[in-house]
Amino acid sequence: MASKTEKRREDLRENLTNAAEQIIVTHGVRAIKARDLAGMVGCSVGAIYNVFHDLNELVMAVNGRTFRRLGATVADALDGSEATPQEQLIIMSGAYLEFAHENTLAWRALFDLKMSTDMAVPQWYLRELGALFALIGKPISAIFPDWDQDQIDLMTRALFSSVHGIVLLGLEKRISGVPVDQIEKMIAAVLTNITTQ
Amino acid sequence: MASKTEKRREDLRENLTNAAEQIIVTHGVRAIKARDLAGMVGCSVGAIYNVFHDLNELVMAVNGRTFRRLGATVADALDGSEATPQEQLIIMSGAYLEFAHENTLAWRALFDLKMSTDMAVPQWYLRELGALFALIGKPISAIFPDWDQDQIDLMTRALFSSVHGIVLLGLEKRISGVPVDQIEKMIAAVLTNITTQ
DNA sequence: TGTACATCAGTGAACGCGCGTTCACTGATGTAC
DNA sequence: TGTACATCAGTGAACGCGCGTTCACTGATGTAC
Repeated sequence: MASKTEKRREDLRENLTNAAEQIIVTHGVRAIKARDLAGMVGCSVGAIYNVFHDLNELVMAVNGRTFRRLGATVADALDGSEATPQEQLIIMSGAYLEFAHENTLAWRALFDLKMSTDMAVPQWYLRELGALFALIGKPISAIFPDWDQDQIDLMTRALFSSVHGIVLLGLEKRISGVPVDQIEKMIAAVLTNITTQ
Repeated sequence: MASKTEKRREDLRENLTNAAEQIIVTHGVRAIKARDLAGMVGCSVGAIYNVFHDLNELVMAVNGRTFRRLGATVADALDGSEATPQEQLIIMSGAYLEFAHENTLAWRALFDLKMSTDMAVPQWYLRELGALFALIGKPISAIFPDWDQDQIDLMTRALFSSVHGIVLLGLEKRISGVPVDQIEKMIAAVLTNITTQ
């Protein structure tokens, strides 16, 4: 029957997810509090548990959005461009860096320990990650046409991890604090050197 | 005057640091609890605060040890070997990977968010990191003799971050769960390609 | 060396706080007739 | 359409727990004479 009640539920879910996203974006995942959320959307604390099993599920809803935005950003960066495979990798990495830079806290939430320590990563998480890897894998197999799938997979992970590592430590102001354009240079240098046979 | 009292204090510091290290190694930083520590070393909870300002300071003491062990491991790996600069980088990375693999939780504690979010990273931390970078910088300047210091510094950070990223995601079982020898291959592939002009 | 006093390490119960989650209750929405 | 009843969303005070840190107290160690 959906209607009214059902709609209210969905609106609440939506509002809570928006509120949670806003908190994550501005203050990080750790700043998510039931009472704040309730205050923000104008519902009671208990109501949250009517539409989400617990706060972690709510955080995961936000992470899902973030992941989709990230995937879209990286995919869009390539769109329509006639770049060489090498250039494609650099473009995607640039998009990744930019996304991480513009959405640092939301991006960090994706890799937050609580999620990755407590329990199994949900299916859609891995699927989303797989989609990202597939995007990277294409130019790689163009660059190394005689490699088999295993080699390509390995290199895909390696490149993703490398870029991720550079972005991660680069954006960690307290430890290194490298300006973004320098991070970009590092990535380009690493990728160019790796992919130039 | 030092003597007796002073010695007791130092013993307690030592014992507490050992206990904390043991907890971190087996259960991770987040598992550090004042009551557990007191139980382990056979002192009262309050006594901890007599020799450490707070638990964070104690964790930092353990992190200091870990950092020194890590530095020594990486330095030792090179010791006496007549490897080419390229090989040296791969050897150091291998040592880094092995250390991270054998001491995953202690190694993770080094990069734990609480430390890096709450406040400034202490001086010795940066000094220790600088020493590690210096170790990496040497073979790099041998490989790229015509580069200036800035370029070398940049590449040093880039390589360290890359390797760190590969190790990080590789060891994150819940996300990727790559066998260690595969991680090693990734690192070697990346480094070889980067450093082969 | 012995005694009196002062210091400060050591104690652990209690404070205080944060916060996720529950639960008995209420009132609006939906259903049956 | 109107009435009676059932359901379940919504409420928010209270529960419960974990845990870092404190603090009034005690007793051992060190000092002065």
